[in-house]
Amino acid sequence: MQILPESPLVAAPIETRFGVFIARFSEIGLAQLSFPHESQPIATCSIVSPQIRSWCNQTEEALQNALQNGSAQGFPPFDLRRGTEFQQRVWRALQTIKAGETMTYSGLAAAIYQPTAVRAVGSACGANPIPVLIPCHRVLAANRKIGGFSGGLQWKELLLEIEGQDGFVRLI
DNA sequence: CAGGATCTACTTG
DNA sequence: CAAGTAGATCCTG
Repeated sequence: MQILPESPLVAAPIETRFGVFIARFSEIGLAQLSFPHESQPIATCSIVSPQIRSWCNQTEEALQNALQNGSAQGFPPFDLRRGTEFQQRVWRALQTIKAGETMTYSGLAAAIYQPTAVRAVGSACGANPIPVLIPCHRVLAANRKIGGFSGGLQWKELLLEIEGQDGFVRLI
């Protein structure tokens, strides 16, 4: 079930103490956030609407805070149209997990009233287009193991550590 | 149709 | 305990 207008996105680099993240905006909000990558792509367009500039500032502010103490606030609107209905439900549920708290894949499945779709929930987490701000890193496996992370487990560990959750057991 | 960021129950060192 | 196995489950491309 895709509902995609497929509009072009405006990319903006965001410098943090952990590297340069890249945020991409559509006409209705932040659509994607990627972790620092080796390659330093991006043809930066300096002429963007004040609307996007504003969202960009909010994103930067929120990201900086998230990476500093885990307390992020003042988010720009999110454009999650890329996701299927199922994925959007999961991503919405993710946003209810507060910083410093933690959840399990099965708990999340139960939260969206599909207690048996545990595995599918894991996949949906992996498809989260806005990591960090949509806290998929706060989801651990039921056995107190860390589970996986598409951006690389190091990031998940780092984020959890920043939020004071370091009691989990590493999986591998 | 195969393949995941899972889970539970069970069996073995 | 830790580690490995089997089967159940269900969204995706």
